[in-house]
Amino acid sequence: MKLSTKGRYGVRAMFDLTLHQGDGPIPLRSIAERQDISEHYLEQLIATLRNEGFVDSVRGAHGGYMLAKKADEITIGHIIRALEGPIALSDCVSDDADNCDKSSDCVVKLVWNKVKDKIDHVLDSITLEDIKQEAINAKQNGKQHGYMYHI
Amino acid sequence: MKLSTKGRYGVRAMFDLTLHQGDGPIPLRSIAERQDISEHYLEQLIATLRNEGFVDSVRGAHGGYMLAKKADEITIGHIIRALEGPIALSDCVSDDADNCDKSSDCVVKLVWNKVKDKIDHVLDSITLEDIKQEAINAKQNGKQHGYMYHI
DNA sequence: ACAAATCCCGAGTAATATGCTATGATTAAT
DNA sequence: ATTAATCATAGCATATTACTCGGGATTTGT
Repeated sequence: MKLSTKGRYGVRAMFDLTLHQGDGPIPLRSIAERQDISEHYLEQLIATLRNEGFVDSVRGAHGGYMLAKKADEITIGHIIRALEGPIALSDCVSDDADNCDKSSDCVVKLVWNKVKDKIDHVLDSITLEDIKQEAINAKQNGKQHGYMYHI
Repeated sequence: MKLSTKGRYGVRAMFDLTLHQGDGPIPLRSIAERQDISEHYLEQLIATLRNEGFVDSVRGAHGGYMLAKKADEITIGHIIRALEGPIALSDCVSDDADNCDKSSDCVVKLVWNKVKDKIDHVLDSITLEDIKQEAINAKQNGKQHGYMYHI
């Protein structure tokens, strides 16, 4: 059970934007360079995040992206679900209609649902602001060596 | 973030074995038929579970598989990790040596680690016995129609 | 002894998903 | 007009998934 690069790059890019909040639109290229991610690929990911309303974009020269909400209103659950789809460990738990013909009263569907809810809760308990604070703390403790932007 | 069939089939097969505890060795074929899983494929999965010490096998005619521990000692976390590998959302959290050259003090590695620990905790809080009890409850409430074996 | 049932093992393979790359259009600042 | 940027879509190499196939080893019943 691993996250694909979509979710991981997405969180990194969003965290990067968090650290540059208030600096106006941040060009994708600069994010891609700092995070060492293919620019074109990141473009596709951030397009999804834009469609989901987590980032705003400004076109044209001096354009770029910025958080569409406050950093404490965006969780890594939001980002991951947007990019990787719902946390449906089993198909029978996914949002769209049941595709398992036996699911009507399947007992263990309840189990997957419970797990899904709990994982969602874990992921939604961590906001971009939390991560930023953690970065600041690490910095104060002299624990970081310039790599704090990376995940 | 979805479980592959390995984890899902594995949990189903182990739950099937749980419901047949005490009936002696259960032939793989019967599990595969009840759960509608390819027999050869399931064979590979259960081999892993055997190597990890979660099931015992009896060879020869009238042979089969059975739980190697009590149902309340086996969690879905055990099963899923055995079949899918560690819950390492990001590579930099996996058990083997760091493969990220920047990871020494990477702040957000802490975040992935926290998430990993919490998901492990969720998965390890559900035992096969728990699922069995849930099935029994559902049955008493008249809520199941013979599909309780399926996940 | 023999046949049937069953687990054990390793290789091969089709389908799907991942992680990009490539190309071009559109928009805006200078 | 030129340049910097986002927007959109298609293509593609690689890896992973989810199996299939073919056999071999072991035990039980007759």
